[in-house]
Amino acid sequence: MNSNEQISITLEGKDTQVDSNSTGFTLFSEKTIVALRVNGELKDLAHTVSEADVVEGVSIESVDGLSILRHSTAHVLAQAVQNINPEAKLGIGPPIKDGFYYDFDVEKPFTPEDLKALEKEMDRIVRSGQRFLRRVTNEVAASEELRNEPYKLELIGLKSGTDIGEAAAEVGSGELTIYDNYDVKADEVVWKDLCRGPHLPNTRMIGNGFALTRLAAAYWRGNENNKQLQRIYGTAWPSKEQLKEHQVYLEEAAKRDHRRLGAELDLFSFPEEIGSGLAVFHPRGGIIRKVMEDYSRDRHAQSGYEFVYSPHVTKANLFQTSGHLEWYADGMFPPLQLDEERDEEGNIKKQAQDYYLKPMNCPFHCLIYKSQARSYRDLPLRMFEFGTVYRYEKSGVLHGITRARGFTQDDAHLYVARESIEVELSNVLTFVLDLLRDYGLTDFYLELSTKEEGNPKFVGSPEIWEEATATLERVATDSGLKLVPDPGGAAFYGPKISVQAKDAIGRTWQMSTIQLDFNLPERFDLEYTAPDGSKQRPVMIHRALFGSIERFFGVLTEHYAGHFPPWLAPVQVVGVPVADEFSDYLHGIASELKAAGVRIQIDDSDERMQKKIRNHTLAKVPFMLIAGAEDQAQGAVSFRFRDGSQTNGVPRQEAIGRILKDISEKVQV
RNA sequence: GCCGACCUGGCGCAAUUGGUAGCGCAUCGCACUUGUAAUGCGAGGGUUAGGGGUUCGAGUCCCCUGGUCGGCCCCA
Repeated sequence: MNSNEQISITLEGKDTQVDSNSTGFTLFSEKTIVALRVNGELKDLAHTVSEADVVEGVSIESVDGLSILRHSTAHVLAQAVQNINPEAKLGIGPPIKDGFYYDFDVEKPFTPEDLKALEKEMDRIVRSGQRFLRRVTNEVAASEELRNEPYKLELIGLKSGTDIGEAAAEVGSGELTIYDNYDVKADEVVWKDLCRGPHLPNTRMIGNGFALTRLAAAYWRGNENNKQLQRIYGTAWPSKEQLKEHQVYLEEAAKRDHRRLGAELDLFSFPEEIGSGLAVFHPRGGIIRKVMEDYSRDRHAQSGYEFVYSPHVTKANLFQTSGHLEWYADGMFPPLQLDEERDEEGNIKKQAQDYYLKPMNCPFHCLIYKSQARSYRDLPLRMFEFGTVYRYEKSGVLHGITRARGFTQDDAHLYVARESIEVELSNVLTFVLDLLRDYGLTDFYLELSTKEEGNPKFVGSPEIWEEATATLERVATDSGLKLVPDPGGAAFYGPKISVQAKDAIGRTWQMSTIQLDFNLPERFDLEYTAPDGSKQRPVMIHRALFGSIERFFGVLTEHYAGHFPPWLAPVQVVGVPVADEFSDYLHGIASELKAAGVRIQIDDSDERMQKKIRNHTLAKVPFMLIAGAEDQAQGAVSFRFRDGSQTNGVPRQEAIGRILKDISEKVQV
């Protein structure tokens, strides 16, 4: 092609004349531009643009740029692994949030020491300045070239198929390509990988902002029937400073870990004697939980909910009726067999009965509904229960109090007439969001979980699903919050909206769920008499606000980093006398606060006051009241707050007023 | 459930190549009585998660069970 020939392209939004052989290298001189977006598609910097292309530079700091950086770092990791162990077979190695991973099939799993050696080797590769060169190939040639890489061969074979999931990073759609790592000094290709790209132009651009973080096993192509490969996780950033920042963030997250804070603040524990995933709440955790529950109860009462209670075990037939035994027996504790009787010969006289620990409360609520004939005048019927359920979670998934085997749902089931679903749903959503805000979460988005076509797990007719999904979607959209689709995420009996909340350090947690259910009313044959005398079937809305109290407790612990706002704090105020003689004075103030319901303690121990202040600071007590001669003389008291700041000489009544106000207004201090 | 790592007094940690368990905090006692993050001295507390094995000898090596952690799969 003639290099002088000019073509016109749209470069960074501007019509521009460029040489017909222009590439990203010639169009961009900034070193931060690591790839191109050509007509919306990501391309290597080496890509040659064509007439009428819309071309933008992709900065390494952008979302796409970071993914490219991480993807290239994953390649360097794989090269390092194969340099050290040529027998290692390659799985896949995509970028993920904050980093990347690469899966390998190796004889012996990696050890933490291996990681150090691998980082060193990666560093060498990065410094050697290899180029990433894209090469188009075809299935036959690639299969021959990669004959020693069984997993890559499988991916080549799958390319024509549809569902390749994360492997899309390897083969993707369109042409089949291999990336060669070309060592300039040695003038040879030192490594290669089947990959869709794009990549950084040169390994040197990876710099020193990467680190290998953890080791794990992962099923090949995410299927537990497949072989487990050894996965290495890493993180990569444009600079060492950004890597450091990320590491600091991880430390901050570790400090907030509810499992750690739960032990440090004496909130709850998981005694081995009880069994995995089963917690006990200590007094300090207990009072937080009680306050959370009490407030929730009050709000439910104000909003027209009625309180019900149900047992923790039930005969099997209830869960046969509900469908749980048919669909979710795996997630339930195995049954207790009771009441069997045998004669002298050991023959069964009376068949044993299976009793199950309940995994959900809804079937019980349906029985309450059925306990009498219902009229349209009864609807909507809103039943609320703090219902403790037990689910046999696989041992490997348990995670403190956020993923346990026994937990208490703040569960409500609303039985509504079909025509009032939409109104009721939007009321529920408003109620849920308001309440979450009161607990201190304010940043939300919604997720709409729908059924996956063709999956037999989802019961009920397609028309009903369609109607339910459409209704939920309307309500979600009307809320004005961002709505994210979650295909395949629905419960087996119906679609749901879930409220995702962002915490103080930007992590999102799934909180409340609101599910529509046309199925259970059918299974339990629920009905009500309509104004015209006809029998109608109600629709159920399942709604958990905290999800589970334990989980919500854990989330709040992490959100507040243990610094619970005064209304939730286990001990709201601690009085520290400067010397013993001022203790009585503080006790006087304390009894007034106690009378007003405040959780206050006076530290009369014989520690020095500095030590007391340290202790209560570490215990994250929101208010410390300090009193000595000066305060006593003026009828005042001195505040010390968790951040170390202080307000001295506050008149007694003013101090009391301040504390009561902060508690009742649920503010953070 | 699967893969890997780990389990030492209430908590956090130590114990050269297997040689007979130490420290800090906390607890208890005594002294000190102090104005905003650790007063001093002393005492008690562990059959090293449980069980089995190898060995003259096991916290250290091997096996089983339980639990924890990081992932995978899952999450009604």
